[in-house]
Amino acid sequence: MRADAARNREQIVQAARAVFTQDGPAASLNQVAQRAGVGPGTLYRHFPTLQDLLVAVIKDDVSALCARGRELLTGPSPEQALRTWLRAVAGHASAMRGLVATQLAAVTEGSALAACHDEITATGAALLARTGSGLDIADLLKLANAIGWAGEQAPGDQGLTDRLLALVTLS
Amino acid sequence: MRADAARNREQIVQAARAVFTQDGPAASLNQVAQRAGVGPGTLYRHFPTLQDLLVAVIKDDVSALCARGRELLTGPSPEQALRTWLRAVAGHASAMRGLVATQLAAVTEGSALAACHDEITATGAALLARTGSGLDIADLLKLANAIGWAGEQAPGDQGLTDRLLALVTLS
DNA sequence: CCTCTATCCGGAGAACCTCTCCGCTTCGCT
DNA sequence: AGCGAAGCGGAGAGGTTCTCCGGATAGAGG
Repeated sequence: MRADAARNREQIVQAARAVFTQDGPAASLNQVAQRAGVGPGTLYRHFPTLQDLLVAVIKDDVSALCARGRELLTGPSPEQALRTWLRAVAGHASAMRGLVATQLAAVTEGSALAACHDEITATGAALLARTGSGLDIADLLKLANAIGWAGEQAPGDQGLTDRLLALVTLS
Repeated sequence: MRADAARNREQIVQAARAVFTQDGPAASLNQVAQRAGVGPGTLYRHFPTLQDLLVAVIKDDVSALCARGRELLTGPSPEQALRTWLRAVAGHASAMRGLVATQLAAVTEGSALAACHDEITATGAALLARTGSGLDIADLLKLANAIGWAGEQAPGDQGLTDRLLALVTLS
């Protein structure tokens, strides 16, 4: 990749992070391009879809989330570890005012977001296996995602995500 | 209200029901107006916001939901009644491809949707009181709403809503 | 039955949005 | 330094939401 292209790409990702954080699902890609100081054409060449751009923004966060999951694998209480990690997943899903949750809900096979999703699923499966319960990791993740989404809809209610997660059985 | 205005209003509501059912959150109010055979101005005068229009469409459904809740009050098992009703709530929230859930999540004090929400909350509170649990009805409803939303994001997965609801503790 | 006015209609248009196309610029290899 | 390929970004098509206001009309009152 040419040096100027790499520079632009990085600037777009940074602008996207700022705009997504501010506007969430209502964010405008036009605005991202403007803030990055590039034309719309440049943005869409680098990131054909909103999901591609989102993945570039959250990639590091996803890695950190999975690393945290691997750490928790070594702890003493499998169920507590799973619960802690699901809390982290919900927190991640509610990032950027729920944008992640809404996009994650519409993930399509083979997309860049699907790769992130698969990585998370694998981590969760390992944590779940240790508990010996018969639950489905895909369902648990969908529920955590939905709870993160709900938590972000009421920004004033700080503890909502935790309270809703407390209603979930893990056994 | 003049007769022609009432006629137009009714046609807009019917058109909205059709468009919402087909397109969900991606529905265009323009399309609603076109389908109803009126201009955009007419639509916005009758229903200043999307929520106003949505309320007109779902009002009967909300009443039915609350009536069902009152029926369930007379049953033998309080907890089972609450669970059954929450299932109905989730089903209602997922109507129109999740449009209801997304709007319900953004309900603001004093709006028309808030009235619907209050009616549902009152019904739920009665059902919850019988169980003697210390849970919060507002939280339970938010969770049911989120689960309905999640269920609608994966239209191919028929039983998802039920499976996620099964993960919720009511005691 | 006719007239008149308050009410209502609905198209034009402003200001956004997403996404594409393509002529021009610029990088960096030779 | 020259040149080919890569990349840029504005113009623009077609969509959206929402407003404004000149003209049509329902239906009450004479």
